[in-house]
Amino acid sequence: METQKPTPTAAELEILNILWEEEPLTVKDVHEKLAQTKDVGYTTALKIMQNMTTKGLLKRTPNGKNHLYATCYKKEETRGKLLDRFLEATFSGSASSLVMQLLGNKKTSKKDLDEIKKIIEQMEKDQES
Amino acid sequence: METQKPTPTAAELEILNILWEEEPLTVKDVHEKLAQTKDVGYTTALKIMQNMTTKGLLKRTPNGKNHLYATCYKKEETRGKLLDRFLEATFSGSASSLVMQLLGNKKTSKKDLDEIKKIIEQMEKDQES
DNA sequence: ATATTTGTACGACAATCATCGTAGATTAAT
DNA sequence: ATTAATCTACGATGATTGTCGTACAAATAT
Repeated sequence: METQKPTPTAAELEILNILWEEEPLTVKDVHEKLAQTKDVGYTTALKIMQNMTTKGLLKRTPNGKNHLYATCYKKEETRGKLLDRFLEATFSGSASSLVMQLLGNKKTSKKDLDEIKKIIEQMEKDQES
Repeated sequence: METQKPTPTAAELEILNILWEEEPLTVKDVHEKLAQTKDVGYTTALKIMQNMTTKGLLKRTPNGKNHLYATCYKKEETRGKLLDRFLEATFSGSASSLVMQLLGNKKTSKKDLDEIKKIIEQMEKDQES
């Protein structure tokens, strides 16, 4: 029996994004940051973080009278997994379709374009070896 | 009151992907295609398509004893919306982060790279005007 | 010592989804 | 005209999620 790696929901991802910037944090810390952009109760944040701990998305260490929470997986790993899933579901796995949609649909800034171009050139160089 | 545009779930998207290739189709047609890659019952497919019709994702026209189903929104429009949502949730809206992850994480084929590069060059040309 | 604050645990709730069983209607076959 | 096959409608189910309310435990303040 494989222990299926958990994939976060949207609400869970918001919390992960906070923790990836700075960890470990208490529930209170996370809730305060969450509340800056979202109207959400303390116990809601707590519950989600507890669920995440049960799922294996977060780990928790006692810290005096409260707990400190930290992520179990690195940002890149999680994002990569989510991206793969999304790419498959939405673009039938075609990376170029995704990029075309990304660049065509929204007005992507020139800066973004340049950055992306640099990435691709670097990729090509790396691939030559 | 705005009529919030519906966004498909994962299962709904599978059905949309089938219909975008060829429409309109009957439930039977869709189910047969679905069953090629997934073990799913006829009534499940039917129910999902009924839900989608209620939601405004599909439209239906009587056709003899059965119905023909077709999509309400174009592929690009729906994919664009999903991509925007995903980009915001997972990469905090940073397109270049997404592309970097996309190209770095998976071994994207040289063909994909070239295609993407062409797209970008075209974008830059268009932006000059 | 009692009261207040602070944090956690637990359970309840409604909403959404994917799934299917069953029943009814319509068409086709015998 | 029965019988069988084919579709659709409807309802039920279980899982998952996001949301809180409430209760409990520990620490702090009066």
